[in-house]
Amino acid sequence: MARAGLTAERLTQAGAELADEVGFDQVTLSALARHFDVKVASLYSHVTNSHDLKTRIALLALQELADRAADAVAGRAGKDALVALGNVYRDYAREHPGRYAAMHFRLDRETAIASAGVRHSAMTRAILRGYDLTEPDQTHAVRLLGSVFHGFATLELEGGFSNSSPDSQESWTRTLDALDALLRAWPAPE
Amino acid sequence: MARAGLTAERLTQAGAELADEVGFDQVTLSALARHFDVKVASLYSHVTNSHDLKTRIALLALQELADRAADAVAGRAGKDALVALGNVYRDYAREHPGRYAAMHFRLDRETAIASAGVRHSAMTRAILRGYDLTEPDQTHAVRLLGSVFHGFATLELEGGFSNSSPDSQESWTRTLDALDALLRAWPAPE
DNA sequence: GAATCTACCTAAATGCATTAGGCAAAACCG
DNA sequence: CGGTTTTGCCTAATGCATTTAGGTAGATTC
Repeated sequence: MARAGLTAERLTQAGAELADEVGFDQVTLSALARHFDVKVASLYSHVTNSHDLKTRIALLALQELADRAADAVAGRAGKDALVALGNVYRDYAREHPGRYAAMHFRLDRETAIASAGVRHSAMTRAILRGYDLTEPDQTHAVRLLGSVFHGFATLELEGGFSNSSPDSQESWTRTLDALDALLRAWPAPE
Repeated sequence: MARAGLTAERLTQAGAELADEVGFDQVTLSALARHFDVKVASLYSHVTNSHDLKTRIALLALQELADRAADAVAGRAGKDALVALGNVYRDYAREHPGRYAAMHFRLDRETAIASAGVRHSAMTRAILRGYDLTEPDQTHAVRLLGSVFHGFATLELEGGFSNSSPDSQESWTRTLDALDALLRAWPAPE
């Protein structure tokens, strides 16, 4: 019989697309086998198990998003960089909800350290160079920005903002304005 | 044979506890049946299916957290209220990670509208009375606060803040300081 | 062209979700 | 209290996802 030409990479890619279509939780080896018109057991030659597949999708998403973020912040500074980075996160979540969810798949410690995840915090820290923050405050600000970006993207995807009147795009713009103002006037501890 | 005395409420309660122990995703009818030393099929007399059970756990969590939040903001205003509300969210996520995750289980429209979820945004809006925001800006601020609270709680649970040096408690305190400062000097649109 | 490798296969065990149909404990009711 | 109804829990069976063991044929190598 003809071979399907599977590789871990093709499975990961197809898994990522499937995640965007039906949700990360619904990504199953069975569904993937159907997609490639192959028996499920055959997939085990390429990935060790379902957890491994999900890990690979998570790593793919982390890297894709880190690449986009790096592109976005290159040559920008201050609010310009802040807005660019924020938009990259939000847009990625909306274009690729499955991959975005995959990024928050629990990775074991060493995998996480070797992942593109570390580039994300580095880039957030980088845009803070355009603001005047002391070292420890930079860390707090990195965490705050991460919280806002992730929180907004998640709640927006969940439809939490879809009912009430001002559309979420406007809230997003104003949120970025607010964050810029906040970083320019970062308060001292009380 | 003796009866186990199951009810939808007991199943929901036990499901919530199980969620906190092993994660919301791992809450299964099978596990619950084992817990009550009963056959799985028996549970279908009390909940219509697995989705129904998860919905009930989500509603329980939404209500518990709304009750706590209402307690916390009662008799407080301004930053005092902001800090109290933020802490309720964060503490609930840390004490009850499974229930916290359950709250973000996708509810169908009518269920969501009838849920305690609406009380949450109402309370967030309430604490903004201590700040001087115009009507549309209140909505933006509600969404920003929701994003920060949810984002911070989620990232902290995921362990995103656990590696680097300043502990997350300090970042949380500074985040609340920053939000208070931001709300007191909310920027006009650009 | 023979030998090796490996991509994909069949078969089978396990676990969760769900439905259909049965029995006996509880609850109701005269 | 005795009979009837209700219903809580059961057994049995099906479907689907995961995973492992072991086989076969197509691709690769010499």
